[in-house]
Amino acid sequence: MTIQAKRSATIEDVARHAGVSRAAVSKVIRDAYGVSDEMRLRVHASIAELGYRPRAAARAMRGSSYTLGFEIPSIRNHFFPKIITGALAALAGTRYQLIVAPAGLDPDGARQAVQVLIDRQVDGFMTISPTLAPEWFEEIGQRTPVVMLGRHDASINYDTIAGDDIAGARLAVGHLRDLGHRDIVHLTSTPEAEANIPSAPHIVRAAGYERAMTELGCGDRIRIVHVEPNEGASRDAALALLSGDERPSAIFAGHDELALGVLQATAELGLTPAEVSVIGYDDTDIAAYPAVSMTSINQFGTRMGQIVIELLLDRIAGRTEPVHEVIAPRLMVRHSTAPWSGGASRAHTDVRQNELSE
Amino acid sequence: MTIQAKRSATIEDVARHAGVSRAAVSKVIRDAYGVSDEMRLRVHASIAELGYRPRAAARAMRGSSYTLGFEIPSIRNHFFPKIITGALAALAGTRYQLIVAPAGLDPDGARQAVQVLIDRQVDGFMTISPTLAPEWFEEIGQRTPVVMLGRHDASINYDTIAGDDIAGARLAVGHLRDLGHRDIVHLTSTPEAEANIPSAPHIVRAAGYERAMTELGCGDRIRIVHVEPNEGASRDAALALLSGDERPSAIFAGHDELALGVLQATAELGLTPAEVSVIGYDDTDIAAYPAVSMTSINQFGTRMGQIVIELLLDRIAGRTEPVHEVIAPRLMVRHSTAPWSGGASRAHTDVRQNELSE
DNA sequence: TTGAAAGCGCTAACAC
DNA sequence: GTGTTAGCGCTTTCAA
Repeated sequence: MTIQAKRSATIEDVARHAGVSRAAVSKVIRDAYGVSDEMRLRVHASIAELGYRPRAAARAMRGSSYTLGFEIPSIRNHFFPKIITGALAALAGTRYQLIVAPAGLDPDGARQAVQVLIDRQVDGFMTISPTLAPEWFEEIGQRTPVVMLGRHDASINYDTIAGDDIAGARLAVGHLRDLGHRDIVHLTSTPEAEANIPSAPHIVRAAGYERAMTELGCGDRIRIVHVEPNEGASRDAALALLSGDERPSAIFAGHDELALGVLQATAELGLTPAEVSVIGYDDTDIAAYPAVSMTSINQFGTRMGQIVIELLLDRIAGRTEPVHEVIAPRLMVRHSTAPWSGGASRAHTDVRQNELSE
Repeated sequence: MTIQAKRSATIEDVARHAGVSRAAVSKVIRDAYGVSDEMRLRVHASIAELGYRPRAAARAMRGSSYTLGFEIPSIRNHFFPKIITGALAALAGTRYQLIVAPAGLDPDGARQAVQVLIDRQVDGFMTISPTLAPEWFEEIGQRTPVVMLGRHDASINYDTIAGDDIAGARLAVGHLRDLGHRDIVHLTSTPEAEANIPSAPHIVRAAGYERAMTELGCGDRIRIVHVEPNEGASRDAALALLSGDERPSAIFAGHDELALGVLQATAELGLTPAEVSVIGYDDTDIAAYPAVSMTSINQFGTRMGQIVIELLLDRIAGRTEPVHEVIAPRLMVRHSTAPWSGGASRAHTDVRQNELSE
């Protein structure tokens, strides 16, 4: 007999140790009906002593994996952690665990991440996938509880929860109008526009922008610019926009990352906030940070995360009628309060930033 | 026979459809040795036609789950997404998938998140857990490949990869000394200090700070302040520090989030960067953002993520000798370039920020 | 090169 | 209230 790392305990080991059957142990750990207090105690003692942990894989083969999944695109978007935080809070005290599947870098990353979760037999999952076809989720939803975040799908086999993007766009445009602006450009995300999903958040926001512009008497100034959803592309687009002939006096960006790109462009061009107003969407922590202090639309991601879990657990418990939650957004007005001015006089060596993709 | 959602295909279905045995299908999908081209083709055709996906749970029961896990504490720390990005890039093209287990909110969250991964039978995992005992990982490492990030453990059964925190602290202190500072306070994280793991990154950074201070002739000014690792606590501590009797002229924070709290305090107190210098650690995107433009230490998280995957796959392939990687950090000097000054004249309505924990 | 059969750890249905 | 047993969908010997 060779020395080997001891195999970790199975339900069989626990049963033997406690002098009961496997079924009994199974019942105890799921606190199912029909176990005497005495047996519960004995079994729990053995579990503790052996350090037994049920394997999720084995459980998944017979019933539930007690795992919920969350597919997120672009791990670097600061809005998603808010949702995860809310979800984790809602999950505390339940027997369910959360795993996150971040979409990989290739174009089909989101779909693959969803597949990862399905292949792992999660008991249900939430997804943020603005570009994937609703039909696919309708099919998946027949077998697995699904909650779609952000989109306003008229779904049947899955739930949705989204911010009211029409209202949000209206808040943004209204705020800029109040400030006296008329030439308000809307910056939005290219991939979403190309995916042709009318219920996707950025599409709805863009529609809301158009409607608000019209209602507020600027129907003739409607101008939507599409950019790849990253700060660099947004900066470039803003640079072109703001140094062009028809310079807008305000820019409403589809999300904060885009807005930050715009702010960067205004900084580079030496434009003051009085000359061009910028407003973002999502109210990420970077927007709220004092030195940035950017006006944005709060989508209440933490609350969203909590509701998502409730919806998912409901579905797991048997609900089949779809629920479509909509959360009212809120305008967060900010203004820069930096007490010191331009850094010309700062005592710093002038080392260039490196070029790595950090 | 009632109508029901069609069960998704199993290996059995594929085998029947292709007219071969289950074993044959299994070999094909793992491209194992000993299948004819003709059979491979037939099986692949059936797989495509039936839309077959192997269940990770069933595979996990017999062999590997083809899943790697990543445990991260505090999903809101902007440094971790960098690592994940690197890991995802390294994983592209392999048969492995990544799942992330975010530590829940309770005190024991990190341990639980690690357990989540083990219970799911990942083929290996990486972890960022500055406060958990090395002994625990030594035990786990005997059965599951583990890579620890950030810590400088002299481990035997798991690998480590960390930034050179001594060098990083030296860069930070050296930079501040070059700027002429002597009263340099170091802000560090309380839980890590309490956990009593000498190899934890913040502990090493603090040691590096002490050593650098001594070497640079400020041994008499060493001052370390412990704070809870969040922006609010850091702001409060900085407020106390900077309005106290012995106001330091520079603060070196253990990570960017703490540094941001300090910057907030300086802003509130109306202290200019010439009066108090602040330096962070991790070089998160918020530090690099123009309006913030905070000097920080780059740990090259993306590259770390790539190396971590390599180490993990190596271990899965059979390596047993431990590897301890150390990455040289880099000082990123920045200075604020905001072209406009204090916001007093800005045309904005004065709406208060709300109090929600968003 | 291919297939038959055992079994991974668990739960659920049923018998006692 | 408790135990027995039949699988879940795979991979892995081992024979053919």
